[in-house]
Amino acid sequence: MDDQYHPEKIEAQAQEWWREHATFRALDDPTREKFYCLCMFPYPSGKLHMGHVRNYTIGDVISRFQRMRGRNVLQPMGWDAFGLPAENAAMQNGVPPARWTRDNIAYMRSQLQALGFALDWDRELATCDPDYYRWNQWLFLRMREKGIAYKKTGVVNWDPVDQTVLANEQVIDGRGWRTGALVERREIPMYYLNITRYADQLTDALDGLDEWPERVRVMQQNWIGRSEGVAIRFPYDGGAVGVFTTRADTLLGATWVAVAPEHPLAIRAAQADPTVAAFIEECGRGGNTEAEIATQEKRGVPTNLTVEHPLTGEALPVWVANYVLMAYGEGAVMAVPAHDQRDLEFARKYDLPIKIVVRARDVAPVELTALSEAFVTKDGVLCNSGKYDGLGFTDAVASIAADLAARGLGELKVQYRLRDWGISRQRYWGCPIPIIHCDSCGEVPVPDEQLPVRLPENLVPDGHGNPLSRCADFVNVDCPACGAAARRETDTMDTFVDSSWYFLRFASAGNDDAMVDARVDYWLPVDQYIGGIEHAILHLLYSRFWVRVMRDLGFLGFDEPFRRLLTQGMVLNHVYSRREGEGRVEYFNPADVHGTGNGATLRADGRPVTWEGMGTMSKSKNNGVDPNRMVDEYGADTARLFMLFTSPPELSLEWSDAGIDGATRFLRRLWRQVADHVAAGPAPAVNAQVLSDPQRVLRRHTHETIAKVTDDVGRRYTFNTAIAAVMELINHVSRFEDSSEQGQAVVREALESVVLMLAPMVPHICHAMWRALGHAGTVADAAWPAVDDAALVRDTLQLVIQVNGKLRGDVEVAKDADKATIERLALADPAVAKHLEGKQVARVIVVPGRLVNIVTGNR
RNA sequence: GCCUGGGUGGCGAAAUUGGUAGACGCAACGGACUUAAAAUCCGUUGGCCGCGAGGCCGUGCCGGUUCGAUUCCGGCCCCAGGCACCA
Repeated sequence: MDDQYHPEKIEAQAQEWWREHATFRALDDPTREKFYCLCMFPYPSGKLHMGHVRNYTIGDVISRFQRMRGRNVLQPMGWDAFGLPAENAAMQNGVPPARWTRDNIAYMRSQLQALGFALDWDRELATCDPDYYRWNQWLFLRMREKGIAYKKTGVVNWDPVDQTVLANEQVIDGRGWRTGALVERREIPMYYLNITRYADQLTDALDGLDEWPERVRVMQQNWIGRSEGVAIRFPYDGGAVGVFTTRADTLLGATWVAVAPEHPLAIRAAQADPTVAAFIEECGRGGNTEAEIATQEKRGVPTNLTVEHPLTGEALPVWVANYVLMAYGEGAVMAVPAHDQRDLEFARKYDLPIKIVVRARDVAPVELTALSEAFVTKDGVLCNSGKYDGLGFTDAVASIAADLAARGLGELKVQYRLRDWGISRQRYWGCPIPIIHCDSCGEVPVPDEQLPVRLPENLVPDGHGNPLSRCADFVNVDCPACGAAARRETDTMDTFVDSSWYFLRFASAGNDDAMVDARVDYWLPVDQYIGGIEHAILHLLYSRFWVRVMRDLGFLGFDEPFRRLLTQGMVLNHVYSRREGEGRVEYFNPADVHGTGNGATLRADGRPVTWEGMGTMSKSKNNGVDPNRMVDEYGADTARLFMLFTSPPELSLEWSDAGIDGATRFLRRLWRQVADHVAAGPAPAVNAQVLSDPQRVLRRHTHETIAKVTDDVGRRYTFNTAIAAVMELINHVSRFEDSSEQGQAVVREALESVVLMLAPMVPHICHAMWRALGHAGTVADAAWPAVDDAALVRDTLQLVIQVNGKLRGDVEVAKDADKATIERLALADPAVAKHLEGKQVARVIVVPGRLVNIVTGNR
């Protein structure tokens, strides 16, 4: 064993050993207990960044730990390879997205391999491979047969200059990112997946996901947004406006009805009234996201239309309002200004009537003039509501709903915030939707035997529309039904489709005859899924939905894809940009910027850049930090150790490499200790019966550390505290001087335990040290160390003494001392006695094993 | 705007079930070794007061519950993630 630590040498050797022995190839062996550990696969954006290193290091620690615990571990890797950045890169460099993507995959694969992750590369997949996406197409057709996939219109961002559909990310302040043109909302036909059919299941099953973070379950629950209320229809000549409300008790306080700009009544009103038409057109410009709609100024215009109040028959005016979403419910709301803050503000702004119909119990109704805030509580009683006066919320809703039902104008209803999943994208670099449009047969599915519909890989997008629609070889096709000339669908699928089931395919790798096979029954569900918190809702919800659909189609025998979930915190870095005219933004990597924060300048031209604060490392914000420099300078083990040690996995992390020296210093120190110990010759086995006190103390530290690290790595996933505990143990070992046989024996036990405990985190150095300590094979195959409970025994405990909650002393007591003894010892402590002078002891609180608190006072 | 997290020394953090705030590191400072540097080793290190013993203050801000609050409750501020076409 070298007495110096040379990471580049031992890392190459360890990786070579694992490759030669195919150590991490997962065998489908149903006789063994399996563990499927999966990290969210990366988008091949070019280079790894620190967020990837963090994610895959965490997954690797868990995989290697479970392996040492005896599980048959599968840890695969793949590429989320379709998507927008490849098209942007193509426009910039004139390279087809396919080539750019595959080059990136090759480079990033080599980066992952250099980090020594225990991956089964035999099962690698990329979603842009026809062997993969053919099954997207195949399942889409099965969903279409069941009505789960269907067609309706949806709204997109339209850039009128480039004549193209923009992603939300490409709309900056309501303008196209390349053209600066004001973006328009456009309605076009799209395919949808009927996820709302599963809304109740998806929300109910969250309770069973008890190994998911609470916050993710809450977020999903709020996203699905189940609410119980009443569907109410406000009739007008020739129809009725449907609204949904959770506050049917306030129905008698409704003073107008507001509809979304896209609502049929709004369009009807616009035909007669140019003011309404102008307002609708204005609402149709600019950004389309919920955030933009929710933060814009609430505005509206009156129409000359009225609807009838369903109970009183009173005529209520219809307004068109920019805050009503066509996508939620039926695109209309009843306005009750006295009991809804937003409606109240709208009423004040446009001088609309306000009617109080709920008052606090035992209090007279508030005067209108005194109504500064809407009275929104459900804990009141009705007033000004005729026969309903005096009823509480629950009775009022039941009674009003019954009366509405009797008139055919409403009924109790469960409403979800969740909307169906639109999967059509008017983009080239994605999975083609397998549909053919025929003038005589209409919409015809591509026959299964013609799958996959291959995406041509040689096109280069130019920002004007979808290049697929200009590709005659792709578009022109014979109708499978009648044989006449027909056109292929040129929309591709949302990339979330690709990522909704890739975890199944790893378990069916290489099967060209079926999407999934029996191996899925063995490996799935995923035992541990690890990925960024940014996927808490969409990706995880879509995957849960997809698995349920495949289950109902008879292809899977389980409900939930991911048993245990770890949501890693984001790795953040500064974001610097320049606005280049309206809408256009360029981002600069912090490495190319001089200074930090406000006042930073671009190195290249010395001109100022705008600091946008901290943001997630990403391609789109150009603020990633490439791990290569760190790996080249310090080695993979140091990079991994630093990443794990610097913070617990769920916390977000503002990137800084301060502290990397501590990680590498620790590994050097550990290496030297092992080398010194090995050089001193063989040590005998520990004989617990003959140990001296210091030997017994070191051995107790060793086993306390094993217990702590096993819990931290196996249950808590707090790798930072596990590493700290190992560092403490190493500090004890280095202070321990005892060259006797048993002295060397307890040191050897400590060092071997440390090597085993660190093996999942810094696998290369541990592989080398394990072999130097005289073991054959690789430490990756060794068993995780066991705690010897006998070594943990202590005879005495240290208790802290407080007086009135302030620390005043401590006392050592026998581990089984009773309360009276502890109390007597505590009161006898001189430092404590000083603080009790002239005071009376009112209470003494003894917390076993922890502290004594003496409370003084009168009596 | 809405949903979800987070805020503790100069910095990353720890305190696992309401029980010693700052473990373990980084940085800094002092010392040893060295011709020197690097590397390594030893020590100090939340703030204020004190020669010292020791005392007081301190976990974003304001308030509350408790013998005891970083931890629980109410209100607020800031940062981050998500808001359905970035992935």
